[in-house]
Amino acid sequence: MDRRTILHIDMNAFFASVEQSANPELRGKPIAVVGGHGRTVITTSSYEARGKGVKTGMAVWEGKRVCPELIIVVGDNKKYTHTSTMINGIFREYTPEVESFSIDESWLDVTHSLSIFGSAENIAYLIKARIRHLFGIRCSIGIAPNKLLAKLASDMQKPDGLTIIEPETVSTLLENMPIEKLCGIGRKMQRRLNMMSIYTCGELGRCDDSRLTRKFGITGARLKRMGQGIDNSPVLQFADEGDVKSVGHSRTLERDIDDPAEIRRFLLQLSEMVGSRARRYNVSGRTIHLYVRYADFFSSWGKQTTLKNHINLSDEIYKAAVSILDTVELEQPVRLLGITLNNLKQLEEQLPLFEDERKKLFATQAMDTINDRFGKMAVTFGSLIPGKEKAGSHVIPPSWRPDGMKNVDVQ
DNA sequence: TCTGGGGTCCTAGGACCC
DNA sequence: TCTGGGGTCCTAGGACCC
Repeated sequence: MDRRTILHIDMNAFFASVEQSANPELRGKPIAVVGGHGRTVITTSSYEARGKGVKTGMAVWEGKRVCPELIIVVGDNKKYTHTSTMINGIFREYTPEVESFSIDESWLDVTHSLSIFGSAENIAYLIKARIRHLFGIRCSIGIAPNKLLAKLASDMQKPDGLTIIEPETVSTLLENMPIEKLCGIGRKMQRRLNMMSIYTCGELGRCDDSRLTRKFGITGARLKRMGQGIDNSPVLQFADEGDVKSVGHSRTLERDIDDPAEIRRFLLQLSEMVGSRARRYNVSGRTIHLYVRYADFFSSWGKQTTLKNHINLSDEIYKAAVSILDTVELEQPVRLLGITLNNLKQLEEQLPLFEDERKKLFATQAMDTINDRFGKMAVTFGSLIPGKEKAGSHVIPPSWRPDGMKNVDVQ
């Protein structure tokens, strides 16, 4: 493979930065963005807050304890997706080869742009300046020969960093780099490798092939390459990405419930969220997965069922979810419920054969259209009305993309 | 008023068919 | 009738990422 030049761009404290940019009152202050109502945690915090010990994942009260002057802001996904879309538009002025890893991280393959813009470093400075100027957002950029190393590099200096890993310096840099710095090696993998006396990328890269494959199977070979800083995966533009593989929603309830009627009402709501999104993607699925977390938080189970036919209508999803629920005896009140549709197939437009099915389809489409225009759950099944719970996600799924059909649930 | 929500990929074991 | 192997589909669960 030819030598490539890849940028990884990581927006610093993205949600918090967008909020501070939109509201001057918040600038320079410790703020935390939360997902909204109910039992929630801090999604992002500003660097002012991080300095005081506020961390992502903390409960709100916990954040307030370590930083009493912390300002809580309820997130507004529309602002974030809009900003991200514009920023990714800027990226594409420097190369068409842009891959969004998440709403605030992208890779750019600038190999073929270097002759136009001079150098990758130059591109990085231009992007930094424009994003800072237009949106008041700082970013950390890593430049390296591949995605793995570019991501590692962008992580090395935060906030507002620019780190370059030259191909010649890779082995020196990795020699003493802790393995857990690599994207893909999490807590469990770190512990397992540590047990084998592997602590640094250097050690991982030199480790015996057979020893790694014996322990990790196919992953073993990949781990070794990661330790050596090798990664041939291409920067995938949106159009080259594969189809979605699952559509799911889950929700922590505002309080634990054990009333079967209430649980079912919530399942219907989740079914509608999953179904409407599946229909918007124009996919349907054969496998329905139900997930339940109990009140104690630690115990949970998931169960799935595979049907003969592909479905995407809310009430059919609901029926399948309930049929799963009916096979189990709940052991505790329920804290969280989730439904995921799997085993998807892309649909081509096709009208059902029978009159009553056609009517149902048209009714569903009318409902989806109204909901798209006036906000989720404006129109929904009758049995949802008594429920106090509001639907609609306040969190941006990682499958969100600045363009294309994966742009979901932003209201 | 402790601890969110959306995904992908991989493995292991059982059922079933050829 | 007995024995074995390979492939596919399904379920359950875990690790990892943002």
